[in-house]
Amino acid sequence: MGLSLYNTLSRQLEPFSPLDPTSKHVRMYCCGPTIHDYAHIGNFRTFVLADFLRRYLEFRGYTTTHVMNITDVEDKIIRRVRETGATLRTYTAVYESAFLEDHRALNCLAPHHLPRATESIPGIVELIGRLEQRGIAYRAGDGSVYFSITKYCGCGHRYGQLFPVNLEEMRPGERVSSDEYAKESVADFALWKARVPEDGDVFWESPWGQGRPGWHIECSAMSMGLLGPSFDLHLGGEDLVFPHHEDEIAQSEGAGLQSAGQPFVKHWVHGAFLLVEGRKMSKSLGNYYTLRDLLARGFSGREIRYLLLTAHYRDSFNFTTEGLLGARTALERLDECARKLAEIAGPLATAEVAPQAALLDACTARLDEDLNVSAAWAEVFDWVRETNRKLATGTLGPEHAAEALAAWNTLSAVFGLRPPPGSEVPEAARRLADERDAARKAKDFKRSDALRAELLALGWTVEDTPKGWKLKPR
RNA sequence: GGCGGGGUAGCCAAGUGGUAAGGCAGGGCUCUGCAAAAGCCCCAUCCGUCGGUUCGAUUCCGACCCUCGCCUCCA
Repeated sequence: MGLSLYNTLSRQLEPFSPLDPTSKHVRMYCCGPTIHDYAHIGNFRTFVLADFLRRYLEFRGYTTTHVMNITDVEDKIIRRVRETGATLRTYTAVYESAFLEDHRALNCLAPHHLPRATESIPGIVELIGRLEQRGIAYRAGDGSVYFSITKYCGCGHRYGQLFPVNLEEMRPGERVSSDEYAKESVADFALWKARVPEDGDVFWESPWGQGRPGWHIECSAMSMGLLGPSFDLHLGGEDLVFPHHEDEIAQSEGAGLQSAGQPFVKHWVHGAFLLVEGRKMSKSLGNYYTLRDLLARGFSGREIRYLLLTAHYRDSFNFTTEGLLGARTALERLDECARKLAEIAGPLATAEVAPQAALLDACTARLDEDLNVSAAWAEVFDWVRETNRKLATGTLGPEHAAEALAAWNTLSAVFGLRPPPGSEVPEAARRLADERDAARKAKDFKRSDALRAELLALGWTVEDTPKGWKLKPR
C-alpha cells in the first residue's frame, strides 16, 4: 500500500499517485504568503504541512517540484504602500525576506520555485487574453476584465468542483467593493483590475489598459507556467477552497490548455485552521502570534514545527503555550535518546548502516494513512521507551545502536526535526566539570554544587553518569 | 440561513462494532551525596446529551446541545 490522501475534489480518501502513473515525479503547488505583514503561526501551519508532505513524498521514493508563489501585489499591500509612501518593491521586500527567514526558521526546505506575482505579469496577461479569446472573459464598463461563470459553464465546464456553490443564492455582499459594480453576475470575479487613482504607481500596461492582476489569476498563471497545465498536487489553507481555489480551477480549465480529459490539478489538499489558546486567532483577543513573536519568547523554530506536526492536518488544532512547553520536553526526550544511541554506536554513528526497519515501517504505515502524524508519533515514543529500556540494561551493542540511530535520523529528517548539531564543550567548561568531579570524589559537595552553578551560568547542565560527567547545553 | 469539520482524561491528541494509542502535566518507587537522565508502577469503568439498531457502540443510525470554519479580505 502506498500513500493515501484526502482529496477535496472527491471529498474522500484516495490512493495518491501522480497524473502520470508511471512517473515517480510529483509536481506540487502551494499557495504562498501575501507579504503585507509578518506571517502568523496559522499561515505557517499550511507551509509546514506543504514542506512535510514534500519530505514525505521524497521519503516514499518520489522526486518533487515544489512551487510556492509570493503574492506581492494586492489591495492591502497597495494601501500600505500608499500609507507609508514606500514603493511597492521596497515595501514588500521587507516582508518577503522576513517571511523567507521565518520559513527557514521552521526548517522548511526552500521550494524549487518562488515566483512573485509582479514578475509574472506577462504570463498573467497571456492567460487573461486566452480567456478573452474563448469568450469567457469580458471587459466591463469600469475597464476591468472579469471572468464569466455563465460563459464558462456554457463551454461545458462545471463551476463548484471543490465547493458546492449555489449561484442562484449568491447575492452581492457588503464586502464587494464598489469598483466591481460592473460585473455581469455576482459570482464573476476580476481577472484584471483597471487602474484607479488610489493605486498610485502600482500598475502595469496591458491590452486592457493600465491595471493590475486580480487575486486568483496569478496562481493559475504561475502554477501552469512552472508545472504545466495539469499537475499533481495543490495545497492551501481550508479557507482558500472557496472562492480562491474554485476560481483557479475555473480560470485554468477555462483556458483549455489541458489535454483532453486531464484536470488542472489531480489532488487538492487543504489544511485546517489553527486555534490559539482555544480561540480563533485575532489581534483583539491578544492571541495573534506571528512566528517572530514566538521566537522572541524563546521558543525555537524546531519546537514550533514539532507542535504543528503533532496534530492531523485536517483537524483544527489548538496551539497553546502549554503545548509549546510540552513540545520542548518531548523533543528533549527524543534528543536524549538519540544522544545515548550515538554514544553506544561510537564511530558507527556516522557510518553508513542500514536503518532499523521496524520503526520506519511502523511510521510509514501510519503516515501512509493520510499523514496520520499523531499515530506515527505514538510509534516513535513506543520505540523510544523500548530503546531506553535496552540502553538502561546495557543490552544494546554498537551495531544495533547505530541501526536504531540511523532509523531515527531518517525519520526525524522526514519530519524536518533533526536535532541541531551539538556544540563543542569549551575547554573552560571541561575544566570546571573535571574540578567538580574531583570535589565530588573528595566529598566536598558544597564546592561541587558551586561548580555546578558556575557551569549552568556558562550555559551547561551537568549530569553525573557511571562514566563520569556529561555536559548538555542550556 | 446554506454547506462542511469537531466534541475522547488536568491540557494536547490518535483510534476501533468486542470493550480506550501517544505526548505533556501529576503521584509513587529504583538509581543519585543531592540532582539530572533513564527505568518500573499509577493516573478515562469511559469517549457531548438522549434515544435506536446489535449478543455487544465511544465506534452505525436519528434527534438535540455545544464549538470551529467557509459562504467572495483571510493559511
